[in-house]
Amino acid sequence: MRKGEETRTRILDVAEAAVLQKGFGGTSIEELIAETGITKSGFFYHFRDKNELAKALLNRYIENDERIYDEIFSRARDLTDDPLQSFLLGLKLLSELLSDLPNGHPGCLVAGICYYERLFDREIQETNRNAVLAWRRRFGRMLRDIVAVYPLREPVDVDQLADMVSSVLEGGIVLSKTLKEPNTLAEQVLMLRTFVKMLFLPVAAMPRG
Amino acid sequence: MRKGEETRTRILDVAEAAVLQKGFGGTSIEELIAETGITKSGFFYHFRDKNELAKALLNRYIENDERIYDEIFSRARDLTDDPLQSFLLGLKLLSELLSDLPNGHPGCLVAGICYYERLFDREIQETNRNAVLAWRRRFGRMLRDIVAVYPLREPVDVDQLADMVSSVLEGGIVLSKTLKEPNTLAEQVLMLRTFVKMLFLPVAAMPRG
DNA sequence: CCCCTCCTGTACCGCCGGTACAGTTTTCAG
DNA sequence: CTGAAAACTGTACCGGCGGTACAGGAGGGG
Repeated sequence: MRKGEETRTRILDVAEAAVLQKGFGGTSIEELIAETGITKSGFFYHFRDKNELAKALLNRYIENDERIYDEIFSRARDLTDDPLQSFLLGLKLLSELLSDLPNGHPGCLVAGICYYERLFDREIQETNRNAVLAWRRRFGRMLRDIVAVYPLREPVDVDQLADMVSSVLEGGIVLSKTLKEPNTLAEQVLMLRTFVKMLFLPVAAMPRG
Repeated sequence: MRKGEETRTRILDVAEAAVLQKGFGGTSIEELIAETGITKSGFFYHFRDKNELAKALLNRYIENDERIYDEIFSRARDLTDDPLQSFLLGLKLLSELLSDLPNGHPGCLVAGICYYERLFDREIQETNRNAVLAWRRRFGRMLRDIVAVYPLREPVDVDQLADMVSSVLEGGIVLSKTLKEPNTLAEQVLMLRTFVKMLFLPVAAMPRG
């Protein structure tokens, strides 16, 4: 019972790394069992088929993702009561966390799966959709707290702004991976931070050019 | 000679649609030849292997992509001499083009390939990298034209800002695809437009909240 | 008429996802 | 300590797929 969970976790660990490097279609079950040191029968004892592996992988990834955001933004809230400052601080902490990743961000499973949509069943696509909607709610909540205190200097939709956080993260990951420049992702997050700052704070006085 | 090119193009058309829906690993050569109405031998006459298909597909995609940006932003430049206004107009035109896509954006091959990196050889990864660098140069050039005329209201790196265009596009595609909300991508482009506008234009006077 | 391009047909290989199922070891609750 | 359930292993097999090899044919241009 306990051992089963451990093996399952090991399979998921190996699979996650492989999938983020090669995609689902490029990851064979045979290589997973070779690296895990398990037999094929053992694999199919834990997962009925590849689709169920994907399901488990995605759910675990999303949970972990949510946990990380919870930690970062709750740390930020601990450090200041102001909703804008804590959001900006959260983005700063996030960018630091991202730039500390030794080999750059390994890739986002949600994005990976959306580029394979037809390979998976509706349940997985629905899970994926809900993950993105959860991001929208999360950042939307924080932004609404800000809007309640600070005036918006341009008329923007709060949900769309919340989506922009996800956009920049997902897009930054793509750029970082493609360019093989780990820093790009962190820089993009800071750029987004500048946008949020400008949207809510008066601009520093500047000489007219 | 002529006929060969036509068949090749037909294969690439079918392949592109399939790859954007299912990813490379999820697209079989057999299904491509079935839909193209060609035999396996015929396929391998045109492409030595799947990797070469990917190469041709990516090159064609990038060329087309460049052409579209050329058209949009040259149209924008035709309509106004001001570099900022023409950039903002270009983003507007881009968002309109994106929201006019009947089934939403089909997906970006560059992003698709970056999520499969290990499956392809270095040449493809280099091509992909160069495509992203070309985006950086393209948008960077336009932004530098703006900076030459308008003061930047926040200290941001121009190349990082140029990358933000790519980030928001790539991220917006991921969100749009995952959420199955075609509009999200266009909205994200407009949100980016707002950011650029704020960076260069004085904010409209607002009552202090 | 002949050659070259552009294919078709056939046969084959090895890998992979998946199935089936019988048998064995490990674990833990009672 | 024991027995049943959990957690596997081993073996054999299937069909699809990527890829190879190679022979041959249609059709157009010089």
